Amino acid sequence: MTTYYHYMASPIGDLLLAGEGTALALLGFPSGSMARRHEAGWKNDAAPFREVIFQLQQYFAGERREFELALAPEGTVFQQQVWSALQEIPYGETWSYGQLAAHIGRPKASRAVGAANGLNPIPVIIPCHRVIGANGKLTGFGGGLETKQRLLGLESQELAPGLDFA
Amino acid sequence: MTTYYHYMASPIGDLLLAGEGTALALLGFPSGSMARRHEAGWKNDAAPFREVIFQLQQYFAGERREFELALAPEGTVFQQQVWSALQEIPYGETWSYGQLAAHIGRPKASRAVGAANGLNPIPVIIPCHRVIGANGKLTGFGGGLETKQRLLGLESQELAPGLDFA
DNA sequence: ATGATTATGTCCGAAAACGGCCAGTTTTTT
DNA sequence: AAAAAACTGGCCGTTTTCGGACATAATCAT
Repeated sequence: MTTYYHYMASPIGDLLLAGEGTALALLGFPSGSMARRHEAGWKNDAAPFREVIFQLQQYFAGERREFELALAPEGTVFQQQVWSALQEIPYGETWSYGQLAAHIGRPKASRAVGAANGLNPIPVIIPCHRVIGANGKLTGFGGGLETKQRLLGLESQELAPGLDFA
Repeated sequence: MTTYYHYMASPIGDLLLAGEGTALALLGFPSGSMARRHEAGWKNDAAPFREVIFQLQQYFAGERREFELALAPEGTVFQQQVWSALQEIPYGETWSYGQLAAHIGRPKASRAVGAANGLNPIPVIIPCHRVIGANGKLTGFGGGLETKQRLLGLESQELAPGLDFA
């Protein structure tokens, strides 16, 4: 059960990809408060992530709105429910933590949803950035609030494949 | 990783044997206060325990003083130390919990040793019955004190392969 | 408007409880 | 008087419990 990893460049900084097969288990930001790095025993190999890299490129270029990838995030049942629900938020939309909680049948679990959200192992692809406070504030993101802002900005561009990213 | 089990008859009552390969992980008493039974998903098969059964027969017949078997008891580091030390107590001898504690380099951990002793997953073969109170009292045994007494009685017979067991 | 209250799931650390002990007193028993 | 039981405090690893912290939010009292 070897784990493979690969660091890819992206408009929001380097990204760490990792997983056991071709199913992606982790997408991390190597720097920042929630920094994730590859661990001892993992093997550096980009091959398993060929499709992941490609679809991310499309996404950042504004040419892809939905991912079609095999994902293998690890977490508790509740967390899986939350992460699964996250993927139902349409591109460009934002939900509140409470809405997401209601969506999984636990209208009062908004706080727990927030915690689970913060542990999302595959940000961007599992769009935890589309969840904001009920009052409209961003309130948090593993890769930094500015990154969250940029992702939402990207998705707000009606169609334009623009080269807006610096 | 299927677990195999087998119930064998013995002079001290039925015994439950269990393990994943040929390495024994559990020897339990099906009845009594600390009763152990096979669990759902385990497969009934005596084959893996051929040697275990044979050596136990010899032991109960008074014809074996030391076991030569592959054991795989599961526990914490401390518990492993205790169970490992137990196997250094010679046939027929008894140590106090304090002595055992001192033997693993923790002279004051006699009480913790007692707890670990009580969790020994492979009694008889890992001779926890050879540990008694500093005052000579038996103080406890998963299979019942009377069983502990009988085991010590068996081991006290100088040589005689006698048929003392009823 | 502002603040306290409560509900929610998971993780983490601290604290306490719990034994198959033991040695050193005190009480009870013969 | 001597031996056996009963109490006491300290010891130690494991397990259980409890409280707080979180990427919140709706409600009710000020």
